[in-house]
Amino acid sequence: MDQENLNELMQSRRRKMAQLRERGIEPYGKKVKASHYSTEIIEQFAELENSVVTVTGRIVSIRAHGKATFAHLQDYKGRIQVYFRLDQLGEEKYSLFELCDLGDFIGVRGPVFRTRKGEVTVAADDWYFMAKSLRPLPEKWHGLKDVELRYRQRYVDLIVNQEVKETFIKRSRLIQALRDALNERGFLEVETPIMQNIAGGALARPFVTYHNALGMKLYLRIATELHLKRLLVGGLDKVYEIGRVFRNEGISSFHNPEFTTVEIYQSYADLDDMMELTENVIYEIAQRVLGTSRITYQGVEFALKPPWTRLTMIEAVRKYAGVDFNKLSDTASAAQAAAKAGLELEKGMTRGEILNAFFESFCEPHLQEPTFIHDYPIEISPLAKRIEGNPQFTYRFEGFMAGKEIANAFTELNDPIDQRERFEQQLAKRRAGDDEAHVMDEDFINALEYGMPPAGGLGIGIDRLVMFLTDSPSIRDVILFPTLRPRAEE
RNA sequence: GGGCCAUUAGCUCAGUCGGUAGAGCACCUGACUUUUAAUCAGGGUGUCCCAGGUUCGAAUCCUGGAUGGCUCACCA
Repeated sequence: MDQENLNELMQSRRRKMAQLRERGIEPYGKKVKASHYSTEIIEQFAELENSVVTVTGRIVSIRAHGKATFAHLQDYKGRIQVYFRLDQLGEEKYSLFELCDLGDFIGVRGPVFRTRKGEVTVAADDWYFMAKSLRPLPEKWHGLKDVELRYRQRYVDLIVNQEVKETFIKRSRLIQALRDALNERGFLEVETPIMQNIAGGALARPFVTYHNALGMKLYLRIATELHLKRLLVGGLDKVYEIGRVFRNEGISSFHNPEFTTVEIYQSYADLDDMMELTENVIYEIAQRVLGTSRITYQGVEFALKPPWTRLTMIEAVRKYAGVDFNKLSDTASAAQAAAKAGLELEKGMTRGEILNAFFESFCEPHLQEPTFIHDYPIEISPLAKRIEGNPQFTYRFEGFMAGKEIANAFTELNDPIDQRERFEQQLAKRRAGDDEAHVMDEDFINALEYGMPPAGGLGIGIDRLVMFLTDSPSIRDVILFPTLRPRAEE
């Protein structure tokens, strides 16, 4: 950008930067180490009064009164007032502060006192310039509201909107608590490939990329599932991965093309173990990070305390849609019930798929309290084990809260013959035009043929969980840099 | 992808009937040694999202486009 094109506010800051240099101050100078965070000084005022401290931070307000000036510094933890006096600092150092703008980083050293109005303040004996800000910050009362700017320039959002910073700190702590909870239970954190030859483990379209040296297409993973189960074959009995997955789908307030999941696999475990793990871990991390397990999400209150409600999909559909699939034994009668309920069906849907359509349309919005829906139709669960004596259904559950899915778990299918057939069925769907159906993963079958112990597997959508635990209405409020179209440049 | 809405100063926003753009904060100049939305006096800093069109004249009306939000579809 040309100097001529800078607006007046930016020109003024550059002028001041030049004046700092003229007076021997490097505008991007050395670090200053703080002795305390802002909040520590305020909280420990009784002990710290009159003792000398050093605070560092960004200048977020200035009130100049001629020969005395007040300002607030914002650091990682909060804000604290600092006080400059001409008679204390001397002409040179006092007048130098006139070259500071809102947004600059400085350090202030001096004794702690309380002003007439009662605010804990650091009186500068000396102060240091650390970094110049060349762009004006958003306005102090209203902050930055433009959501597009907030997402595109999250750094500004974080500077001026304290609650945004707190949400992302909470997100980090929730993930840390999750990691702790799993490690304490003896799970091993692992990392599996993000770039894969075959993107499997979920029903979704992948992103495609290209490896130049190998001259081949690679897919960004849509799930971590199939690699983690290979590790169960290898004898790593309890593994999990917290990681980014990528799905080439639409964007909404509950969907971002890249999002974070935790997938957890446990040998010698089943669906019931996974339910207990889900409700216990989520309850635990909420307690640890939020100090409560009572959640209010967008005005709806619910409790995370286990045990959560358990309903089979058929029970849920009977309860909320008033349709009893136990009495609809074939596809024709199921389709008839759908027509009667005004449910639009795609061509060729089977009884299980129609059941799921009923569930999604009539039940999901009712599942505000944490609820496990279990016993899913086999057609939509190609990686889950069949229920003994009821082979059209699988040992699978999904966990819901606030009407949204946050967890998906199975007793894992470990029969390689059955798994191959399931993949074949998926391939048939793919040939029929379903580009979200699974592809065949021969190596995964190969692994199962070596033998995989009975196991339970669980996936949790971290972003959604964080949304619920931080009362965030949009997934973009819990992803630092959500996917956006690039701004058109002229 | 469809529908609806939004886009005006660095930020938050007004802008009437189509007559050529305003406020607060921020910023600049001056005063002020415990202020805190500091105060007081003065100063408007602009590609009205972009490109066409209608018109004597467009921030305003029309068409197309861009970006974002909500929503439906799809997904987690």
